[in-house]
Amino acid sequence: MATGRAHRPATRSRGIPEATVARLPLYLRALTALSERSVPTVSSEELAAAAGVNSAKLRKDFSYLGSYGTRGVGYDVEYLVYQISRELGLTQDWPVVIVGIGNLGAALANYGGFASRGFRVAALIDADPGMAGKPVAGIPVQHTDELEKIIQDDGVSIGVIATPAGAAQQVCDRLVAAGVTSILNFAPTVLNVPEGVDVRKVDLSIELQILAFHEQRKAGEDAAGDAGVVPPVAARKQQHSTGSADQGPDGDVPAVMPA
Amino acid sequence: MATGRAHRPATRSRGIPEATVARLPLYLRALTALSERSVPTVSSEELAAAAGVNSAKLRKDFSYLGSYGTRGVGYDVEYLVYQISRELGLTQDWPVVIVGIGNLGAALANYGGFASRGFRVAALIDADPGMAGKPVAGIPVQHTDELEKIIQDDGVSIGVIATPAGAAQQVCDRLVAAGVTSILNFAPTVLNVPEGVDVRKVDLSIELQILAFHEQRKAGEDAAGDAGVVPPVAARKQQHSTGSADQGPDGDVPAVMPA
DNA sequence: CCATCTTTGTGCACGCGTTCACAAAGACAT
DNA sequence: ATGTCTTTGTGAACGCGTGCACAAAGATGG
Repeated sequence: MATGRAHRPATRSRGIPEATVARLPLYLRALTALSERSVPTVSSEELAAAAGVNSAKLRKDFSYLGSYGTRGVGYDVEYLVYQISRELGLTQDWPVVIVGIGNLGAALANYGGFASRGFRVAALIDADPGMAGKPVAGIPVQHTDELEKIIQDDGVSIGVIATPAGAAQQVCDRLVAAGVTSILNFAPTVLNVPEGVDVRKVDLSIELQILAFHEQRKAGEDAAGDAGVVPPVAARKQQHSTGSADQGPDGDVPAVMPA
Repeated sequence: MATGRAHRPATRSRGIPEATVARLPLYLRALTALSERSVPTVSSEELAAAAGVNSAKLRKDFSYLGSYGTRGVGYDVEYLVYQISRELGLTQDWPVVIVGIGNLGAALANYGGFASRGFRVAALIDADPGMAGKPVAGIPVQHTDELEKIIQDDGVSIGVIATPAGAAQQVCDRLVAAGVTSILNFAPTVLNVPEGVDVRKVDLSIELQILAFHEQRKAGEDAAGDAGVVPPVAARKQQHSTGSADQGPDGDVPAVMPA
């Protein structure tokens, strides 16, 4: 507390583990809820329970940020909300472009969680000329041709891809070339990006398959593979007709999207 | 091997690492693409590149499944597709219920990736009586009251929650009570479930915040927190008016959903 | 049948993340 | 002011996941 701002005290900025970063939003959410209920302080135990993690883990996570928190009392909610927000970069505004305004893209555009944090939808982009001008979530959809201009004019550094898998890589390349350095990918494809560009993937199909694996296991090992054991070289040929795309196994549809 | 079950060779079922399970769907997708192009075999190197992982990691992953693959040649695509599908439990049908048919729920219902794997949308459920009967993706929406009956009649064990955060826990409890043991949660809430129930979370807000963190770092440490440094105990009070829900920090909206 | 060459399968070491357990720090009561 | 009691912050041990590097396996050619 000494003089205001020993300036970025210990905050060994460099050293925040990735796993910790991934949990900070969780803590922030729990803290915001407490803040709205005007709770002044919380112990690591309470906050950990609210965030669904172990209290030791939470304390260690916070220790990477610095020594906020008072022994015997806990953490000051408001202060911690601020510190985490700052650490996550939420004290500034992040313009975001969403490419691919299908069912999912529209759902994302309507997402209320954008504004509540520092995110702002700078533009909605779709390749379909018929969509151009049509407002979604109060924002007019723009054609893909405008992509580069929008990104440069608004200084967009975060892009969301909600296109079919077949178009994802191409869109990705254009986003990166235009200056985007962080991408949230909803298309079921492995994106190839140059070093320095971060990509995070959200894939419904993968999540379901992981659940199915555990579900099968829970169903018991005894009833091992009895139902529908198809021959190794089964006949599985469908789609691939329209050929709108050239890549993508399960249908070139975005991770979550209509056919 | 003594008693029955000489089947299931070495497949030390128990021992498949979680990290490996999470990658199997990735391999499966790449393999399916190869299969559609009628490629007979692939080397670990090629497949790894297609899946975006390290070849050593891929080989180790496959080693947990057993010794499929021929030295000097590679892996038989069709055979591997089958083996992974079986391991993931995709050779059987998994009826799935989607609860909360808002923008996101509709996008999920329309998702083509469901059927392509062993997943089948058994029912769409929403709490709004006005939605009842209205078809989404060709399936009529049913009211929440039917939830238990549907789950039990169809033997549903996987549920998808796409409701606002305020309703998520309640829906979750009902799903679990009715027999669901795997949940894919799109609502921005920590779900509390009894042991034995798997929960996977998909949260747009968290992903964006993680990207923002890295983005901020890339922007350079020099310009450390200069823009909009708000006072620790800032004034942040809004919403909470309608009180439609009682929980949920950023707006009680599902992970991805309109307000 | 043997030699060579390719590619798998895996033992091993390393690093990250998690958890335990406890000393230090401070609030609070007397 | 002193003692007690609560809760943080962290050193250290452990376990999992990753990547290297290589021996074994088998295909292929002579």
